Amino acid sequence: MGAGEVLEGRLPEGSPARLRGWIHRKFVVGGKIFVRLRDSTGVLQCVIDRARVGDGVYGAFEEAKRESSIVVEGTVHREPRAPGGWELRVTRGHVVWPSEDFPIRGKEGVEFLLDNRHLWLRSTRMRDILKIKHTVLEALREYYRERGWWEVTPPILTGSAVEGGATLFKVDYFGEPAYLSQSAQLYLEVLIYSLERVWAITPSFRAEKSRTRRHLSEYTHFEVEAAWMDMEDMMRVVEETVEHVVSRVLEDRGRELENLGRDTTQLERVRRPFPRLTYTEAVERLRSKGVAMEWGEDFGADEEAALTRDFDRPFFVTLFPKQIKAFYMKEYEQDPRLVKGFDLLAPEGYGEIVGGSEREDSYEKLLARIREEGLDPKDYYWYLDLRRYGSVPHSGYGLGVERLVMWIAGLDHIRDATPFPRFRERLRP
RNA sequence: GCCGGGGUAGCUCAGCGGGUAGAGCGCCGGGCUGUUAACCCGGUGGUCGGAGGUUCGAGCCCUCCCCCCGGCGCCA
Repeated sequence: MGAGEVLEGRLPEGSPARLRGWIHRKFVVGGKIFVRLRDSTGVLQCVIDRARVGDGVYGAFEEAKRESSIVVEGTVHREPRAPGGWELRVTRGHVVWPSEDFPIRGKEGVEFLLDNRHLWLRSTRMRDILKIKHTVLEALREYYRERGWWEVTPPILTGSAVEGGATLFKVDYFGEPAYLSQSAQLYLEVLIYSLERVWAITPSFRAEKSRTRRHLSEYTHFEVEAAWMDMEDMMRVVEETVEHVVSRVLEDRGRELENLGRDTTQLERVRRPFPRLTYTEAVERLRSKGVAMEWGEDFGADEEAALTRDFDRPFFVTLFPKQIKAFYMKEYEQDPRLVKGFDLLAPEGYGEIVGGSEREDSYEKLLARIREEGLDPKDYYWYLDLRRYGSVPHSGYGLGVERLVMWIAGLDHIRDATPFPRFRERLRP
């Protein structure tokens, strides 16, 4: 039995109930103690009347501070004076473990709450976000499981840099330098030769000292790779995935979205097909709005924000100049200056949540690109081998789960999309 | 890394013509027969981020350092 079930009216008036939880708030007025009991399902008011429970129980609860763990038994009643319209009239109960003075009351600043993250995670807000993230992960898995894609487990410890080198976390691997993974992509590409359509959820790490509301040093990376798919095929997969996740969250987490003050009409618009424009069209569109930008530059924060204001649902930008994208993206057949990459940008200023591409499947072209980037082909021998032994057209994408959660939940900072955020020098708790 | 803002009571902040620190909340004690982030009365509480310096005197001025917040770059 949980507080949330009582608040939903699942028990008839007068039913007996036993609840376990923590004291969320407490008011002592006259001969009664109003204890707001919090558990994983919600917060329910419990009334402890000295005349009903006796001096012993009454005294124990009178002493108990916020966040003490408690067990109470009684009967549930409709009560207009209680928050949520229901309360428990306690007949028995006890304090399991008392709490010291709880340091968080709700007006604390960002730094204090981060230092006390282990306690702040008990808040209604964090609980709502954690539940939304759960549903996002569940919906992602559900989409691919139902369609027969294989879940795989790529490594986190890697022996060489995948993309750049500057943003890798270096670790000591039995005396040899190793790095924490930034992306499982290259390993997923290996695995499609075995399973054809694969996906993985792994932590990814970026050592960049980012100072923005959209970056974490450690984040949850949802990555997908499939043989025989071109860029268009993969964009359709992305569309369906995002639509599925958003509708699942609307279905299952309506109350949490409401608690967080999320405008769900924005989410209800997330329906296929998503608008798409090429990089070149995006540059022209920005220029027509007076944004100074050269073809061949990557979008900065201002450019991206200006673009997202034009759309009321997620949209794709495709076919980027080769020089601003990673070496593994496939050259566009109709224009060798371009690669077949795509980004999915969320509206309302949230920006990029997915990055994907068709991968270069020609051995010669891939080798040339690796050299152009100044990378050592020896580090990529196994990746290059894939193009020597029955190379196959294939595509994939990566999705930042925290960014998706941030957008869906309407958060103003990515740090709240994960229970233990890692960024800058913050490593504790 | 760069630009901007900030570190004063447990928390959120005020204090600046340089004269030796204040409020609200919390906490402690008391009161209140239904509270809603309760209310009323009394009390408690500070190496003013750190180290130097200027000065008769520094939270306030100067120098260096540390930490935090917002933004940029980079990206998912």
